Amino acid sequence: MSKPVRVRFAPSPTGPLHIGGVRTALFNYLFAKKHNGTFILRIEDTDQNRFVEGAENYIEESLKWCGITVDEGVNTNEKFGPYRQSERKHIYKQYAEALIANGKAYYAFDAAEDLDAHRKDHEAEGKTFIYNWHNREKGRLLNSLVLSAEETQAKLNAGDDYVIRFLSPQNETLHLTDIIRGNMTIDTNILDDKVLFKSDGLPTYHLANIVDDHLMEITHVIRGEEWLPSLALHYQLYDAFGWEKPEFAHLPLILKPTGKGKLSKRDGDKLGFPVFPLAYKDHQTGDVSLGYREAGYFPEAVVNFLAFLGWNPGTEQEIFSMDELIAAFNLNRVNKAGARFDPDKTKWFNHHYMQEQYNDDLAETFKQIQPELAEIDVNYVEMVVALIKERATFVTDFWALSHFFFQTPTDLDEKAVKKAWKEDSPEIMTQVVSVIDSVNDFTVENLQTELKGWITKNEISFGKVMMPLRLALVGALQGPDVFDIMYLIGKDETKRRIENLVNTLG
RNA sequence: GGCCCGUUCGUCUAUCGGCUAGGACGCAUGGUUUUCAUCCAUGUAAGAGGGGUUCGAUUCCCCUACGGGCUACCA
Repeated sequence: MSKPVRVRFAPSPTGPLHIGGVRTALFNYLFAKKHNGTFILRIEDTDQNRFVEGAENYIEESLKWCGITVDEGVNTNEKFGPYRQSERKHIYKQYAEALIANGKAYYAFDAAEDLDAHRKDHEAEGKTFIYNWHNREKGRLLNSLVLSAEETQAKLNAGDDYVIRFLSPQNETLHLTDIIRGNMTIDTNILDDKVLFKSDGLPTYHLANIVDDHLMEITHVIRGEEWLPSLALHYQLYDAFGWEKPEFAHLPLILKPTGKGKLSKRDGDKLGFPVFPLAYKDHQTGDVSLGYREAGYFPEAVVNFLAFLGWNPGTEQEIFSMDELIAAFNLNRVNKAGARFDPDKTKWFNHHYMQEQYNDDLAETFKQIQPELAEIDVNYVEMVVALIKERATFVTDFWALSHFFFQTPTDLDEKAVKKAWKEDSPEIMTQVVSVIDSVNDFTVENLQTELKGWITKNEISFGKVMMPLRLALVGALQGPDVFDIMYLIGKDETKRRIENLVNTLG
């Protein structure tokens, strides 16, 4: 019997979570639920300089909106808490020191400026500066490897700034395994001695991550491909502590729709589609970025298309609910190559999920975003929604598709006039008014029977009646069935609109 | 520059050595809708290049090219 699955999503609260992050969270969640496991949210706020107020809350709200529920996290089943790394500060140092004690790490006192200078010097010579065995013996670096024990202790006693670096071994070949990528080998000679513990008293990602994953009993680390180069270090850290490693899966990156590179936070505003789940206001600059929720996307659609970015079920089914995704999900079916983000496909998903929404919910939303609807009865709005939603991708499309149900059209589409309004139109339309007037029980069915009967009886072509009629009702040659429109706006308004058009066009 | 990962229609992808290379988005055409949209049908278009291995390679191996990531006291 294998251990219960425990996975974590561990974002850094440095700003809004972008959809790449949401996808990482989603894959972790799907994997956890698939295996009846636990999904943990851990906040990795060890970089004090990049901390952004409100980001953590944004992350929680985003996951909630997507339907990704957190089993353990800040204020939620804090079994292994705290879940904010800044609050776990006291934990890390002892682990870093334990590594020094067993010779796997060392103190380094080099000033940041000195290291920069070394890097520049190397660059000038066409070489790459790596802080590892290459440089240890040269005497240019200041660390407990080149200093005597007394000198080191003296510096520590004097309160000098120091970091703790991992001592990466020479001439070893590491064998790494990733669920998605298979086996890889790494030569340790090219690895640098990464900082594990910073001079500000906080651990770096590498240390905090391994310590917390171990302490929180994480069984599977599912994260973005940008972490793949760190995997060698992380392997060595687990070994240095003598801990059992979790399994690793590195997800392919999400790339820009066009151009080069991975999808970035700026692409959305530049290309006109959201890259954030929720709208986000940057309190520094005041800039507001578009969010999927505010742009009118349904969470089901966002989840569905994110799931298909880098994963597929191996069948031809493309529409998946969260539960279906959980049932079908498998890390072995995650792709290796980065996936270009396709805004068109996301719209297609949204159009699909639009059809599955309840009309009363849509009517509510429509009323909320459309000031013109404030006084309109919600039941009427619901009837309109029922007629137009199949043509809409977003609720924000509704008004353009339905304004004539609520307001008498004021603009006339010129091309439509040319096509629909002929010399005999005024006379025909005048007669149509009386036909409509004669329908007492004003239903769609009666209207159809009466009007079509009248057209047939008088041997008029349907186009000569229906086209100008539509023009009168809508102001253009578009929209739902004319009989539905007439029924909804009512007899009086229908007559008025036809008479108006006859007066206007003569 | 160094290291690592990748490479099938324009895009997302299927294919676990036998391929007339399948699906979806997009696009185009036709049908339905006496409108427009939806919807339906059809079409469009692909395994980077070069070497191997093999009876047979999109599939396995190598090289090249290209793409991506990392290369901070950031995550």
